[in-house]
Amino acid sequence: MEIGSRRTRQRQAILEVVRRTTCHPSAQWVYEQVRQEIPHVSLGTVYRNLELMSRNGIILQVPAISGQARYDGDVSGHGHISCRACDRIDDLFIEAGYEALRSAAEDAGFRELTVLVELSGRCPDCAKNGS
Amino acid sequence: MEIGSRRTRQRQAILEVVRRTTCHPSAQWVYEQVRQEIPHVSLGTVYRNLELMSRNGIILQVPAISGQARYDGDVSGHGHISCRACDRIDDLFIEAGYEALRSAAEDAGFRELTVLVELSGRCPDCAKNGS
DNA sequence: TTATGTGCAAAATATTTGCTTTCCG
DNA sequence: CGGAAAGCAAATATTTTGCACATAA
Repeated sequence: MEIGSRRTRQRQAILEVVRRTTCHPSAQWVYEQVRQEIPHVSLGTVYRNLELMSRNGIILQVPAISGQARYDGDVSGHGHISCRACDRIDDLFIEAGYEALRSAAEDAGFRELTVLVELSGRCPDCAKNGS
Repeated sequence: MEIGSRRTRQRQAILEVVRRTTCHPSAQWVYEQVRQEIPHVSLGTVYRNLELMSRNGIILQVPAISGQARYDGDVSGHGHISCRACDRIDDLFIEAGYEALRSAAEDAGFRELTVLVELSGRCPDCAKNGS
């Protein structure tokens, strides 16, 4: 799939950073990673490319509670679970739940469905110590 | 459940605004609504109270892709289904789906979970005529 | 009375945008 | 060469915070 009309070093590096991690990075985090390889890269370039890639379906912009946009290099349908205490975001694979939702909506006459599932709570670590 | 140690007019108005709507309002939107009743209310007060209420479980802070924090006055698990063609938004009550998701996450060690489900597709009307 | 909460404004964050320069095709 | 993309900085959100004053309990 095409990102834009040109292949630049910056664009390539940004995509690789997003794909290489399993966390759901913010633009700032991606910027810091890319800067290790291309020190003079600008934050604006990172923002512009993340926005472009998510509009083109190369990556996902995922819902988050942190007040920052978060991205995901895995574009296969899945959900997320986030921790209110430490901001960690994990992928969630519960096909049974997705299917129950999807088929109920199809029974109601809806078509071409995309399912977005966002759980939030306290992750195992934060549930233990009452931080 | 208690919000804070005092019941003020502002706090009450903010909570009512969030509970009265079915959309997931941003702080700015809540501020504009509250200002119709209390013109001199400050944005800082709205932010402080929304933050307090969501930490206390009175309302939910829901994950969003907009880069703004979004809230929800309905703390029972629920979802929405929206139509990409006509922008209609319906409530979605599929307890079986929510429970499958919730119990899977609890098995993984997460606690105090809230479940947010957003489906989008083409509603029955728009699926019929290819608008 | 007094500690909590509010208003106001400034500071801190996060994101977007305008404009010039760079460089891919 | 020509236009798309990068760099840089200024402009815009968005959210948080400090402090003086107000007020519920």
